[in-house]
Order: sequence, then structure tokens, then C-alpha cells
Amino acid sequence: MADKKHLYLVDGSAYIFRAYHRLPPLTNPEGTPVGAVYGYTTMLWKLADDLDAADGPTHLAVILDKSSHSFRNEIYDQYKANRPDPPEDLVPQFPLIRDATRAFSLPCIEEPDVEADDVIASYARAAQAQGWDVTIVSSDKDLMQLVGEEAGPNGPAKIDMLDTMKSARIGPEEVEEKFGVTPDKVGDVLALMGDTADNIPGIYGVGPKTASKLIAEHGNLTAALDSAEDMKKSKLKERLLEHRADAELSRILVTLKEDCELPVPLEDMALKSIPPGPLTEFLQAHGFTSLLRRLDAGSGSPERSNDLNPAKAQKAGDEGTPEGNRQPLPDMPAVDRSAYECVQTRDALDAWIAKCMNARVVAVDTETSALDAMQADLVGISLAVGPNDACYIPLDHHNEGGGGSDMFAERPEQIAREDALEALKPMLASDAVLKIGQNIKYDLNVLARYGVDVSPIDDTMIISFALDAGRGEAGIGGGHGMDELSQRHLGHTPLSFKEICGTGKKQIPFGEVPLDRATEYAAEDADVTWRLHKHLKPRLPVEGGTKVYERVDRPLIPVVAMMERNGIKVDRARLAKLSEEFATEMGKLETLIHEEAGEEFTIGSPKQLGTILFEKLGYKGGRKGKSGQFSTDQAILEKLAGDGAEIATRVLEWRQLSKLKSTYTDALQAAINPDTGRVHTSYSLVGAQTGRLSSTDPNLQNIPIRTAIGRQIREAFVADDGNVLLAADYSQIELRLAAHMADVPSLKEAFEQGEDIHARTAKEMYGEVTRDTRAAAKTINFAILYGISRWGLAGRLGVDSDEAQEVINTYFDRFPGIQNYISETLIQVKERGYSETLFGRKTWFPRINSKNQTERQGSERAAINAPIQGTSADIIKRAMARMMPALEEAGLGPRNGKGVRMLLQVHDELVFELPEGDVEAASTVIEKVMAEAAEPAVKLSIPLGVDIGHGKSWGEAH
DNA sequence: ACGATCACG
DNA sequence: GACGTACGTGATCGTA
Repeated sequence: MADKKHLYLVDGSAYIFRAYHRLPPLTNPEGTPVGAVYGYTTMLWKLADDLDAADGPTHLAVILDKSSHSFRNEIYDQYKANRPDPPEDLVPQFPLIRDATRAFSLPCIEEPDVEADDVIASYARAAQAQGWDVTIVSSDKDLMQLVGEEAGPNGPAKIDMLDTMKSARIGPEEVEEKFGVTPDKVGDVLALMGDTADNIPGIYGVGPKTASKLIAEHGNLTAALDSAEDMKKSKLKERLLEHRADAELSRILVTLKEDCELPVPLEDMALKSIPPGPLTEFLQAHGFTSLLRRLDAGSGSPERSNDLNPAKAQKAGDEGTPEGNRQPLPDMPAVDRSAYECVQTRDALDAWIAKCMNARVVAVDTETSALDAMQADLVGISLAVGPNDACYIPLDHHNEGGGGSDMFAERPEQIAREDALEALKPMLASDAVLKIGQNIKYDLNVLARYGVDVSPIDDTMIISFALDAGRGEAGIGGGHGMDELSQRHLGHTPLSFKEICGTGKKQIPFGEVPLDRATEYAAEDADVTWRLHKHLKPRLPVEGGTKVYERVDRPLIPVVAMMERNGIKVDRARLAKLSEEFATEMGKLETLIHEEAGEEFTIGSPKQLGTILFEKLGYKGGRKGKSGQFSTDQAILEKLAGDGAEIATRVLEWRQLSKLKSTYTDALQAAINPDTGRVHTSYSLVGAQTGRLSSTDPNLQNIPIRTAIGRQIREAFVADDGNVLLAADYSQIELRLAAHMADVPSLKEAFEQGEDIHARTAKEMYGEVTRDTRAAAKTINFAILYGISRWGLAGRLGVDSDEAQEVINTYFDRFPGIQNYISETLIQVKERGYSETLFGRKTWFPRINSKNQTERQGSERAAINAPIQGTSADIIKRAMARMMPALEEAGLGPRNGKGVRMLLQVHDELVFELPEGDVEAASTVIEKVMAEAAEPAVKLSIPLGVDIGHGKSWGEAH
């Protein structure tokens, strides 16, 4: 394997376009724009430098487009006809790519009459045929057809792709994830969906989803097209029949020519050490001083570049926040799991603790027996202070079947848990040592249960969220989990939990994993976390993420952790009684429904229900959705009920009860923690792209309140004896923020006067306030927050779309600031790619300029809403971070586990548990902290109203 | 694993 | 001129 050849083929032309859009507009000393060339140069550098890496190149060549004309234009004169001219300041950079490539002494290939893609395909196949591995450095979807493995003369030879912008490998799985079919069928999918960028027609009206579904079902393009004959009458059928020729033409256009001339023999592409002369000259000529410095430091062999030199970016007139600037891979050795240490003695542990104190920055990760931080036992702790400088400290490992207190359990040598924690405590609590975690809230909770405090902290997951919320693009994940971050930023795949512990029935608890394997896995997690921190943290100041991370999100981590540990008491008996009542009532309804249907069926099956209602009983209400299934959702059933269908009413009642029982009354009883007797939710700080929290296991942010029957469930959330629950919620916070952000004088005045805002809107719009006009005004107010469309509003108001348009016009007339806000927000998001809250939280919208209208409009609506929803989230988060210190200052803090405790957050509401006698004093503090939460960072032009109530239960507190 | 449905702000 | 019809979530169920 050591002498296996690995050819890297760089799609130079495509790269420079992307680099241009993602890097700051740098210029060289002569004033020539070179930002894209800089990006290209660092990328080449990095690739060439990976020569010795496990998956690095042994051979490398750059392929460029010779001209904009190719044989495809002969087949189809409209091919790429809609391509706009490249931006003015990019044009002079094209020839520089050639210069850069030559400076590295790398082969640079351009062929007439074919495209770079074809040359790449030809070289890739030629290399594969000789048994070489091939990596195509590009993210062009046409090239994804080539990905895969074929038998070669000495074992399988694989072709994959590397997207250096995203630091992501694209293998068969990624291709399949993107297209829903294997790489060899990608051409068929492309032929159906077409490509607006290349002006490839495809089938009009068929997008990626439909295309991949059709190909997956029928196997290939011809079969998919033939299948149209037998399809039921539909738009799709018509289109497939009508545009068949387009698809067939497209198939030819997307097919790569794999037998181009190969002007440079494969062997001549071997990577050699790079003569420094030409490279130095090139770097000097373009003022790439940071790279020059690295060249010098690296004694002739290029070292990896760490990032864009911020000083340089500034010199070029950049603001220091290059949008979309993905930094190249950090300067670190490859992960080497054999370097990790398993710490089994007190001496070894003490040495590590000293090492951490010395390092000042340490990544910490806990391994536990289960996922639930409130129940899991601590099994081990891993630490990392540098790349590959990591250890695992097993604390409760034992052989299979030897768990618990079994005296026959065989335990490998390890330090007693209590002793190890006692030794670690000072370091974990030391102000002089920053503890980094990936989702460190989990570790905080586990360790807190053992009496261990961890502070100060940093969290790579939260940093990633502050930088890249929403940034995921189709086919490439945008999440903030460790494996994904590692893949994206480090190009490294950590051992997966499954590989170590197995899956399903064969899964074993982490405590039973042999120590050598456990060390590899656990220490690697700490190592990767340390590396991610090294990589991500410096991006915060450069990309404007510091404020929201330092001022809003980081301080919240221990606060939310504490809320989770606090938990909330639920009245089990009351829930059980409700479950029983619901079951009885459901039984009665079931009988009635079956009687009316004339047969027994599963009411909970929308499919069966649809058949009964619309086929057997003959009610009207057509098919819907891709599945070709009848829709039986609430709106449709209510319509049927309105037309006198008794069965629809009964089904609606049954559904309500079924939902309440399974999701709430049954599930909440099961969620009671046996040790604490309370329910502990888990909040995700990165769950919602807008910056809101989300709540899981169980979700306590969607407990019923809107109907009387559902509200009974809230009555089951109760305070401990002698205590009450207090609920404090912001009143109309999003509308208030909209009034402020869009600067609407009449709405602001209404809020200042404490008026009923929907009534005020009704008065402005309709001249009078009645029940109907107020209801309509309320609908319109929400429509505004969510990004309005005339059709959407029409549906909600029960009028036609022309009338809805009238209503919208009137609204914009009366409140002109709103229209401005919407258009200015959209212009900005389209330009920069992200929206921003008043506190600087960014949410990215990678699809805001999509050619697909549905996708684009969806992004537009989300982008209108995100600054408002996100600012509201920022405000309540700030209130949460300040709440306990303020209460403590007022002498109301937790006292022997009592006093005022913050339990829940529901987007605009905070729930507390407190001694009955503290209600009045606590209300004053809580109201003040919440009302002033925006200050001093942001001065709002409207007051923030806070409503407070209390009672024995959450229901009563409202 | 995924869509349909429905609970919340 | 068609597209598909309000923003943000999570849990459960039936079905593939």
C-alpha cells in the first residue's frame, strides 16, 4: 500500500470562481486584484504539502479550460449560452492561475475543444485503469459521475472528490446523499433535472427531487422516460412526454468525454520537492508576504498556510469580515491515535494535571454509561492539550457482564473515581485553565452530579453555531456535531461510537470497551475538540462572531445546564388519571367512528382514514402531496365537519386525545427521573438556526395551552410543597421588535401607550375595531413577521388573493417602515449571504439567491423573520444569563436547594419555582431583568412588556 | 427512515 | 407565466 499512487486532479477554473466569491478582495502591490489567486495558491500549497499524508497526493496536475467553446456547442448551440461574463476584477486573475501553478512547478493542462471536466475524466480513468487512486479537487456536480471504485491491477482503485472550500471529501456516500442515486446514475439524474448554470434544459419543471426519485425507481433515464406512458394523468406525465427530446439531448451534454488526448503522461505528474526560486518570485510579485514568511520558515519546502493574514486583508481595504471565508486546514499533524496515553496510575494522572495547568487550554470530554446527562454514570474522562497530545482516564471500566457491584467483575487497573475527581477538581475549576468542550453542557451536567465544577469554559459547538448557523448547503451537512465539524474543518473522520460500542442489540456500554480501544476513541474526541477550537476560535473576531458568542451564548451554557439539572415536578397521579380519561373517551369515539365507517380500521392511519372518507363514504376533498395520498389534516377534516360530516368531527376529537395521551400524559410519566422525581428536559443551544433554544427528551416547549382539554396537562406541572411556579413572559415581543427595527411610529406609539396592538392595527387599517377586524389584523401582523405572500394571507383570511393583496397594500400604506424593512433586509441578505440580529447574530441563507424559485422564496421569508425571531432569542438569553446573579443580589438566590430556581424557557417565557413568600420580591427582580435585557448593548425605541403570574401549577401561573 | 400530523412560540 | 402558498421547532404514529 505504501507505494500506491494517488493522483490529484485540480479543477482550476472552477476553483477560482468560488475563491473569488468567498475571499476578500485583495490586491497586489500594483493594484491588480489577486484575492482569488491567493485562495488558489494556498489551496495548492496545502495539497502539495500533503505529500506524505495518509491520503495525500503522489501525483498532481491542474486542469484549466482552454476556451469557453467546446464540442458541446456543436451539439447544442445554446450550451452555456446564458453564462454572464465573469466579474471585472476576476478577469485579470485567470492568467495568474497559470503563473501560480507554474510557480509550484506543477503540470498545467489545457486542451482545445473540450472542457476541463472532460480532460479530468480522461485522466481519472487512465489513472484508475493503472490501479491508482484519484482525487478530483472540485465540487462540480458533473464530475460526481466519476466517483466510485473499480478493480485495478493491484486491488481496487477509487475516484473521489475533495471540496477544499468546505474541507469535505466527496465519496460515493456523499454523492448518493446529494443525488439519491449511485454515482453511475448521476448523469441520468442531471439529464432530467437540467442545469440552469450551463443552460442544459432537462425536463422543464423537474428538479433534483423528482429527477432522483424517477431514476432511483426506474434505474436509468430511458426507463424513467418510458414509464411516463403508464403514469396516471399528471403534470409530471405531460412534461415527461413533451420534453423527452430535451432530456435525451441533456444526457449527451452531461456525459463526460473520457477519451481525450493526454498531453502530459501520468508519470510526469509525480510530485517532487518544489524548487523555491520561482515560487518566491511569484509570492513576492503579488505581495503574499505571509506565505513568503512560511516558505522561509519551512526551509525550502512549503509549509501549510494557516489562514488569510488578517493584517493583509485590512491593508487591501477589507473590513476584516470576509464573508464565507473558510480558512484552510490548520497547521497540525495528522491525527495519530497511537500517540494517546491511557492514564491508570495516580502518578500519571498528576503528571497530566500539571501538564494541563501549564498548557492553560485543555479540551475535556467525559465518557458515560448512557446518553441522558441526568442519569448517566461517569465512566472516564479524556483530556487534550495539543494535537495528538491527549489522554484517557478510565474510571469505571469493567469486563462484559461485570458491571455494578459484582464482586467477580474483572476491572482493569484504574484510579478510583472519587480519587481521580478529587485530584482533577482544582484544575477543572481553575480560572487559569480554559476548559474546552464540544457540547460542554453535557459534561458540565455529568460532572456537577459528582460535585465537580468546571469553569471557565469554551464550546466548539457553540462557536461553530455563532460562525456558521444555517450555512449547510444541499448535500453537505451544516450541522455542528463533532464528527461533522471534524470532517468539515480538519478533513478527518474520528472513530464513531458505533465502531467502538456496536449498534442495536449488540451495543455494549462504554464501560465495557477494552481500554486500548476506549483510549483511542475517547482521547481522539478530546484531541479533535482541541484542534477544532484552535481552528474556529480565531475566526470569531475576524468574522464578527465574538459579540454574540461572548455576550450571549457562552454565558448561557452553565445557566441552561443548571436549568436542566433543576428539572420540574410533575404530578404523576394526575397525568395517569388524564391518560385513563383520554383512553376511555377515545374508546367511545372509536366505536362511533367505526359504526359510521361501517367497518373497523386504524383511525391513526391517514392512509386508511383517507380511503374510508374519500372512497368508501364518498366525501369530496381531492388527492394531495407527492405520495398521491389523500390528505386528512385538520383543515380538511374541519371543512368536512362544517359540511355536516359527523365522522370528521369524531376523528378530530379522537386525534386530539390520541396526541395528548401519547405525546404528553403517557410520555411525561415515563420521563420522570427516578432519582430526582422530576422531569429534566435537554435544551439545544444550536437547534434553531435563528438562535432560539430547542427542547428535547422530553420537549417541554410544546406543552398544550391553546385548548381547555390540553391545558389540563399544564395543571400537572406543579411546584414542590410550600413553593409556587411563576411564569414571566414577554408580551408581543416579536411585534415590538418589528416596530422598532422597521421604525414604525404608529406601532411604536401604540406599544408606548400600552394599547392592544392588534386592535390598533385594526383601527389603522379598517377604521373600526370589531371582533372580525381585530382578528384579521392579528393574522396580518403575524403574516408580516413570517414574510408575507398574497396567497398565504388569502388562505388565512378566507379571501381571494386580489383582496389579500389589497390588504397588504393597505398595511404597507399605513405602516410604510415595514415595507422598507422587508426590502432592505432582503437586499442585504442577498448581498452578504446572512441576516443579522440587533446583537450581531448571523444566520446564513445559502439558498437566498437560488434559481429555484420555491427554494429562494422560502429562504426570503425565513430571512425576513430571522432578525426578528433571532433578536427576541438574544434578548431572553441575556435575561437568562443575568437572572440568577440579580436574584442573588436581592437575597433571593437558591438557599439549601430552595430559594428561586429557574426551570424552563419557552422562547418568550421563563418559568421559576420559588417559596410562596418570595413571589412579590422575585417578581420585581424578574420583571426588571427581562425588561432591561437588551441594554446596554442595544437601546430599543419601544418598551419590553413582561406579564407575570404564579400558582401551584404551570396552568395556574398563566 | 420518512412523511403526515399536530403540539408550542 | 409556473412554481406553491407564513417563520421557527420536536414527538409520535403508521408505513415502506
